[in-house]
Amino acid sequence: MSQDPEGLLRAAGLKVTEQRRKILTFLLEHHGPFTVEEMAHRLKAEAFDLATIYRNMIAFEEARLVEKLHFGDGSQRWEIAHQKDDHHHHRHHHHHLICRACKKIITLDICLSSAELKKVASLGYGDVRHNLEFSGICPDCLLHNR
Amino acid sequence: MSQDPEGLLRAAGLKVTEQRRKILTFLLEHHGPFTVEEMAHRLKAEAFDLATIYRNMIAFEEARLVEKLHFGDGSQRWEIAHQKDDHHHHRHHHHHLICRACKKIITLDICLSSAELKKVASLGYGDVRHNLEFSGICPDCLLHNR
DNA sequence: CTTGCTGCAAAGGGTTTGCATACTA
DNA sequence: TAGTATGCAAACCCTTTGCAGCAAG
Repeated sequence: MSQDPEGLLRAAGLKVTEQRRKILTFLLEHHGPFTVEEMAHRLKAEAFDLATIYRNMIAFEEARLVEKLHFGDGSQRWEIAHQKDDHHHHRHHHHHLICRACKKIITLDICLSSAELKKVASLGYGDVRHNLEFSGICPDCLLHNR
Repeated sequence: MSQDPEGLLRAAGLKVTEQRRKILTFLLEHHGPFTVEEMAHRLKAEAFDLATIYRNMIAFEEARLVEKLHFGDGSQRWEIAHQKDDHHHHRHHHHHLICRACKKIITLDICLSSAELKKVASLGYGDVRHNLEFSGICPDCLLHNR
């Protein structure tokens, strides 16, 4: 699948606007996940409206271009969606560990066993998803007692 | 450990008020997790202020009497904290499956393997916690196409 | 040209805070 | 009585929505 923002947008049936191209390019190049404010901040030269980013996150989610994650602090964050055939650049299924003090996020190659997932599947629910995120105090913050 | 609300409050060094006793009693008797609004609704004969419940959830969290959970819909919910020596009444470590259509929540006896948890522990983070919640469309809602 | 995207400003919902009063220890 | 907890109302996010103007196809 293409890494080309315009191609991805067109394939999703979305109009290509400068805002969408820049936002998607940012998400393709930087591993998040990011809050809307963080995206706006990192793209601040562009001064996109927060509402525009929120609306585009909804559009991108529907197009399966991004995934929304919920962390223990209640914040919503988005990152580029993982792909079955991509085992590089964090674009495979993974979870995160966020530092509750400094908010630094690292990626973990950890997930539930397929046995556990089958247990859930056996309940007859449709479109089962899971949200798994870890939080703790990172070694740096432990050291500096933050 | 006691199931007695007053004893639990005293052991936590919290003043015993009617509000705290009623809220804690409710959480001990009903498996949640519940939002603050749900608690207020189920205790509505008492007409406690939402701010009081929010403030007490913070106090109860610090006292490790309750645990806060985050579901995919952004809502905060609390339930009675699990205890190592209690394998009844949902008071052991567990996770949930929420129906995205009707919001019904069921308990799952599913968790990460200890091998996976050790991987996280090896990173040197302090006080590592995890938030794991499942969502899907329950059989009932699938059937009625909700 | 038509449809849909954007920015702005206002509204919304859930949560938190300030303050005076009421209650616990 | 001293120190907290409560209720009420206002303030506060973060997020969503309405609308007029603009841009993409």
